[in-house]
Amino acid sequence: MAGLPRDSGDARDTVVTLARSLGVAASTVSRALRGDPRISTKTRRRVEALAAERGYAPNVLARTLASGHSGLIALSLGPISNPFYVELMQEAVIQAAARDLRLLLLHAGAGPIEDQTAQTLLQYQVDGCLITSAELSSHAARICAVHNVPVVMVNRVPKLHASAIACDNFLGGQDLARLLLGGGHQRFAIIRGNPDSSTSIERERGFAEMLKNHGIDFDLRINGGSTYEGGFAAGRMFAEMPRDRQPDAIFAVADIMAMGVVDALRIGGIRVPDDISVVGFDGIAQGAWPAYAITSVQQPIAAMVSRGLDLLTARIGTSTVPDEVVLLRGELILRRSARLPVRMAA
Amino acid sequence: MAGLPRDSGDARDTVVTLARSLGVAASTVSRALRGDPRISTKTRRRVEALAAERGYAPNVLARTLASGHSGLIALSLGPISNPFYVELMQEAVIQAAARDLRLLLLHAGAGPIEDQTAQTLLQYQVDGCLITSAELSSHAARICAVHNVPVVMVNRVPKLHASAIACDNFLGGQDLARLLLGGGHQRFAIIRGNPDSSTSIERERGFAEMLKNHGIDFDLRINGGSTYEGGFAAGRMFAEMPRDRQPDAIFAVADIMAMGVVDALRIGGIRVPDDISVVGFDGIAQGAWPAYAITSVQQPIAAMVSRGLDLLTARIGTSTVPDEVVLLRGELILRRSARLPVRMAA
DNA sequence: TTGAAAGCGTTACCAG
DNA sequence: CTGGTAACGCTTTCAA
Repeated sequence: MAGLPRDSGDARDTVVTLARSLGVAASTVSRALRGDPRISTKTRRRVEALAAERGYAPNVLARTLASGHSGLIALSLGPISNPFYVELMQEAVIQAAARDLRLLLLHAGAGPIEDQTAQTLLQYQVDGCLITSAELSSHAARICAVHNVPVVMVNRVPKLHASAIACDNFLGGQDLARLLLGGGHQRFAIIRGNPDSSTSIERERGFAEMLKNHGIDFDLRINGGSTYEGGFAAGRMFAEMPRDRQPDAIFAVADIMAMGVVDALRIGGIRVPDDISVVGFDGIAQGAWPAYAITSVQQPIAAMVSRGLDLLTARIGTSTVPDEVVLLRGELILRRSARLPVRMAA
Repeated sequence: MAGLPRDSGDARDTVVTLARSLGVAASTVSRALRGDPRISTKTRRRVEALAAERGYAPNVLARTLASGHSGLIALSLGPISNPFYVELMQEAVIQAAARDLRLLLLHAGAGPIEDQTAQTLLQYQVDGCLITSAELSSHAARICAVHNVPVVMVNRVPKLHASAIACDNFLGGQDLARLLLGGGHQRFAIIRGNPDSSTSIERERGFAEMLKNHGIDFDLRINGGSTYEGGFAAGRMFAEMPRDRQPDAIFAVADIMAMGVVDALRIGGIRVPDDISVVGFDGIAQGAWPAYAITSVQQPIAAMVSRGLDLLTARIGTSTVPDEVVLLRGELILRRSARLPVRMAA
């Protein structure tokens, strides 16, 4: 006999026990419970009533075995020292539940997804993968491709076989540059995140291009690793520069770095934004703290998750839908960390 | 025929296909793969070799159906605006993977676990629940109790049928009070988190009791809701008090609130720690940021998760192990937000 | 040491 | 509209 002798009193209901109690077939119960239109209203009512009364919960694992769909989405989170990913996760939990999908938390952190973890994708028959930031290892990507598991990257444009949803980082970078130009700034610096990530690259590109359009070049480009500490180190470097070579506007490509920059500048005796303006990107909640008040581009997190799940569900069970990359426009949030023009342009 | 016509080329291996290729029985493959000692070394080698070559991954869901164990742990996170829970989650992901357990992310946020979500526990046959902070709804708790699913609460002493692992909040509160007394402080205030949570209550109790032992009473007790904003509001209130009624030491029972307090005090023109000392609890990474440098009690997160998983695994599959509450000692972290005695006592 | 077969709970197909 | 039955992939008991 298979099956562990779970606790004795624990006689859990199944479609079979329900069917017996009602004097119908198991298949009828199964159909009734999932609203198959062929079942008579009367029968369905009876089945639903008994199921509710007994607190019946279908065994999803058995269902998966028979149907091929687990309702499981693998979630892989980027470095969660960046609150942006935490907000993304929170939103994903809420929206996945609303769509009757469950999240299998595969990975959280800066590192790559380990090959061993990738096995889990197969073992648990996940219907799809939601990846934030960390690139899938090529091993994991191959597994997904071979087994036809759709992959959606959030906040990252994919190199591999995958769909993606992201904020339009290029436009956002442009918006920030335009804002700073309007504020009369002249000497610019940028603090990159991970210099390989599409996110960081695009933001920088938009920013630099807009400046270039106005005849401005700059070469102060530092890598900050998308961490507070990285931003802080960069800020300290700027604070220690001779006054005449200091930038008067700094773009940190992630709010969390911008916060580090602000702290370092202030500790160095530099006023923000009076001496130097600082702008960030992401729109994390902490950026609004009064000690920072970071001017930023707010990523549309709810919409990103929603569209991301759309992309995913559209590809579950078929291999005919081609990969797709969706860019959503972020919103400029004006706060106190950046000087504004005396007369704000529209 | 059951099963969706997954993609055609996608002929995924099973124990049966492996068995056929080797000319042995499926049961032999199954046994070999799990190291059943009855299988000859030679046969096992052959099986393992082929499995590796074909990239075979067992279908855990089918295994669950047969064995009763899913390897799935339901994870329910507290309000993640508090980075403490994020650190806890990160640690849980790492340690669960190391034990070959997977985390099903059920809930994240301040609210209670919804009844609908509780159904998921059953549907996915989770082996156990790891709950941080948010109390399980009584409905969910009943489900776990009836179906013999062990529950471990982290950072929270349970009211219901559950085991628990937490920092010794009472002792931590005492430690902080002792430190502040040593620093010569005389007028105290406390900012509570959620006033119903055991965590907040115990920290307050330890703090107040130690002061009482030194003949000191205080009645400045504010609810801060365990958020930055709550701490900020409380801090502003203190800043606006007449100087002679202001406290000279504030204990915010969570670091995230302490950060809000510090910001509000400084904006109000009060120096920290020169005018007022502020201490927190949790030891979150952000508390170490140079702008805050919060003196705090560091919770032993890794140990908490590790022991928490111990408690859980010990109770999976049996109902004979009684519930257990484990308290771990936190570590006092001295930083710059609190004045120290001129001669620091040991 | 290995094989055969039953069973886990569900869904899907084919009859009726 | 409903019933019966096979099948999903694995583990486990029983027999050899």
